[in-house]
Amino acid sequence: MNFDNTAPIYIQIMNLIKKDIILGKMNLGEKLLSSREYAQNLKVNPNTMVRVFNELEREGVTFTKRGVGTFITESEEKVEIMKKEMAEDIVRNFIEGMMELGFNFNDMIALIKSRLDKEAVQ
Amino acid sequence: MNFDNTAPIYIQIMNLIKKDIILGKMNLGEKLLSSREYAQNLKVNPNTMVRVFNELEREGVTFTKRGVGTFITESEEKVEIMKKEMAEDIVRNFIEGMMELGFNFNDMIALIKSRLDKEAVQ
Amino acid sequence: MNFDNTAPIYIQIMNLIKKDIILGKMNLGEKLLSSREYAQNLKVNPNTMVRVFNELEREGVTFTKRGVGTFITESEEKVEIMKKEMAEDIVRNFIEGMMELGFNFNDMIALIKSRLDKEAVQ
Amino acid sequence: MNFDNTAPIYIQIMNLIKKDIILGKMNLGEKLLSSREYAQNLKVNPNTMVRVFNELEREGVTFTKRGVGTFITESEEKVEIMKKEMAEDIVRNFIEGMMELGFNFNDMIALIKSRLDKEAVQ
DNA sequence: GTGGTCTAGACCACT
DNA sequence: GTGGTCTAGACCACC
Repeated sequence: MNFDNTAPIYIQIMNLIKKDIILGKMNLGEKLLSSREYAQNLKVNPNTMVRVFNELEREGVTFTKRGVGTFITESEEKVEIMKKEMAEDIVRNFIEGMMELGFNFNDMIALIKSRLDKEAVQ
Repeated sequence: MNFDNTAPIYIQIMNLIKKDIILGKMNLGEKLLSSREYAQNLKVNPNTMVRVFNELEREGVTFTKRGVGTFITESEEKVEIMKKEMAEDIVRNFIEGMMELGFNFNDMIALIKSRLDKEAVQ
Repeated sequence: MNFDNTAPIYIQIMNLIKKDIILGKMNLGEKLLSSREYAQNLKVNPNTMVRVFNELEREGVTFTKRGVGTFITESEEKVEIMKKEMAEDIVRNFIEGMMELGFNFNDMIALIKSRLDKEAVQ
Repeated sequence: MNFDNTAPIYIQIMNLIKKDIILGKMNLGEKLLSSREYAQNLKVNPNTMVRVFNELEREGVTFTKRGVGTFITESEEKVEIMKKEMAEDIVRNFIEGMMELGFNFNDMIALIKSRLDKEAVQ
């Protein structure tokens, strides 16, 4: 696991887990690894994982059975909403940023396309 | 002026100024307000504005005439590059984020379009 | 049965049983279900029920006949004391909390009344 | 400062601060002591205070000016809501608990009155 | 100076 | 074994 420097590690790990859920790599109601196991795997301090678990639960992404473990929400709706919100955030930031630079819809499409093409070649 | 909590204030102000230059609200070679004036207008700590000016100069966006003031670069090319770099940053972040959520090119376009339509209505 | 996260599950179950006794839903001297049966019914870890039984016995609410089972105390006085203690706890917490928020006796009565009225309507 | 054992220290400190605001001991918009100063005064680890500040901000009770300090909300409405919510919590718990023990409105009033009289004497 | 994050290690209650 | 809390001490970015 490599963490970039900009965002706090606990946020990056939260996003990792959320994306795994969204992409179906983890199933609804499934038990997560224990915080200690995650900490070992990701080479991170156990307290950092505790924080990740707390925040995920606060967001309704997971829930805790005390003394048993932490589980992914069983609500498919919640996952859908989560995906939608994460996408909307990204889209809003993108549009806002581009419009502030004076780009219009067609410019945006063109830039995305050219960037994707470039990546495809590599 | 209100600043959000996600990015450092000095970065947000830098972007403000850069966007004004890119959009032609400020002209090449034009003199900027003094950092103190900016600090007053934006209700920001003077040291924060000093940092803004330093960083802008380091990036080549502005230059200083000692005892006279700080001026916007006179290089049109520099402004073009700046615009391109800012756009590329935004585009890269967008694509990366959307792909991690499992969206493809067509999804991206659709989401941008629907968001722009929604804003147009309002 | 769902348990909230604020209090330990074993405490919540203890209170359940105590209230059943106080309200006469369970009779003095009556035999309780076995801890295993309780555990199944409440979907709770068997060890948790063992703890419930231990604590109840420690408090004198129940007693055990070895090889036979666990029984509710036969002392009516014990039940009365129990009820009184539980009520006093609740009353003390209430008064303490309300006074710390700056409410006086009349405020307390008014708030209780308004809350009861609201529930009665629903 | 003495902390009882039941609730986490950070919660107890949060409530301390909230009550000071509600009772007008601290004014709207006022700067709080720094987390380090609080930590010294309350003989608590600085990280514990950081957590207190985080949670208070999350609840909207305070806000942070980065690099400057933490301030009490300027919204009188927020304080009113906070007081109301804290009171409602206490009242709800009280009523629920008493009704589960089989007490009615008049019982509740009588018990509160007798308890207050007892305290007044002491 | 301010708050925010992270590591390290300990202790605890609950299951 | 599980998560939750707390202490201790360090480092960092920001103002």
